[in-house]
Amino acid sequence: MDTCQVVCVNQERVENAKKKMKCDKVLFDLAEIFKILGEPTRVKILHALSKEELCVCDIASLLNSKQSAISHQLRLLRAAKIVKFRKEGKMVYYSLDDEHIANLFDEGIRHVEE
Amino acid sequence: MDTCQVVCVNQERVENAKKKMKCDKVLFDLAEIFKILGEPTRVKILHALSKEELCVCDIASLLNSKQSAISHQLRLLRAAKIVKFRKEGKMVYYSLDDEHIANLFDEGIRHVEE
DNA sequence: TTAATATATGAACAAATATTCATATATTAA
DNA sequence: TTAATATATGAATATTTGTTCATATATTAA
Repeated sequence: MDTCQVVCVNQERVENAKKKMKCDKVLFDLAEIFKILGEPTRVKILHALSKEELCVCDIASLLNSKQSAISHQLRLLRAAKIVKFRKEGKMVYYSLDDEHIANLFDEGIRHVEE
Repeated sequence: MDTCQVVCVNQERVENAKKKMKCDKVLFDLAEIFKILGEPTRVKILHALSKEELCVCDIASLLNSKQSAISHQLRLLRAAKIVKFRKEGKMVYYSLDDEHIANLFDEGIRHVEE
C-alpha cells in the first residue's frame, strides 16, 4: 500500500522503462501462467502430456502419485486452458491444449540445460 | 509416499512417455525457474529490467513498493542467476543475466495476448 | 437396479512464501 | 570520525497452495 521511500530515483530511467512495458494485466496474466508451470508435479504432468496422450491413472502411475493429487492438478491446468481432455467411457484422456506450452518448455529446458 | 492405486494403467503409453521424458533433475530445475517467474512482483521487475538497467530504488518507485520487498525479491533473482548487478558507489544497478529470460517472456506474452 | 471402476472434489492440514518492520552493512561526504 | 543515504537481511506474520482422506459423480457391465 505504501510507496517508495527512497530519494535516489532517476525519473528518466523509470519513465523510459514504464513507457516500454506491457500493461499490468498482461504482466499479471504472464505471472499466472508461470506460476502454474512452477510446480514439479505439474511440470512432469505437462512434459509427459507433450510426449503422449494419457489418462488420469496413467499419469498417477507414471508419477507415483495419488489419483486425487493428479486430479486436483489437472483441474488447475484445465481451468488455465493449458490442457484439454476427451472422455472415452469411464476414462478421461488429457493432452496439451496448444503448442505454446511446449514452446515455453523447450525454451526453459534450453535455459536449464546449458 | 504412496503409489497409484488404480488399475486402468496402460503400461505401453506410460513406458513410451517415460522413455521420451527428460530426467527428474531437469524437470525439477525447470519448475524452479518457472516458480521464480510465477509471481507478479518478480515478473514486473524482470520485464522492467528487460527494457532498462535500474537501481533498487528505481524499481521500488516504478512498482510502488517498499525498498525491502524489492531487495528480497532481487536476492532470489540473483541466487537463481536470472539477474546480474554492478555497483556504482552506493547504488546497485540490476539487469537481466542473459537472453533466455527475455525469450521466455516473449513466448509467454505471445501465449497470454492471443 | 446393483456392483465395480475412473475421475472429481470438498475439507483439513502442512508446508512454502511474500511482505513488513526493524536493523545491519556499505559507501560517500563533511 | 560522524552523518547521511542506498541496499541487504533476519524475524514475524499472513496468505497461498499441494496433498491427503473421504466421499461424490459418472459410466459400464452384470
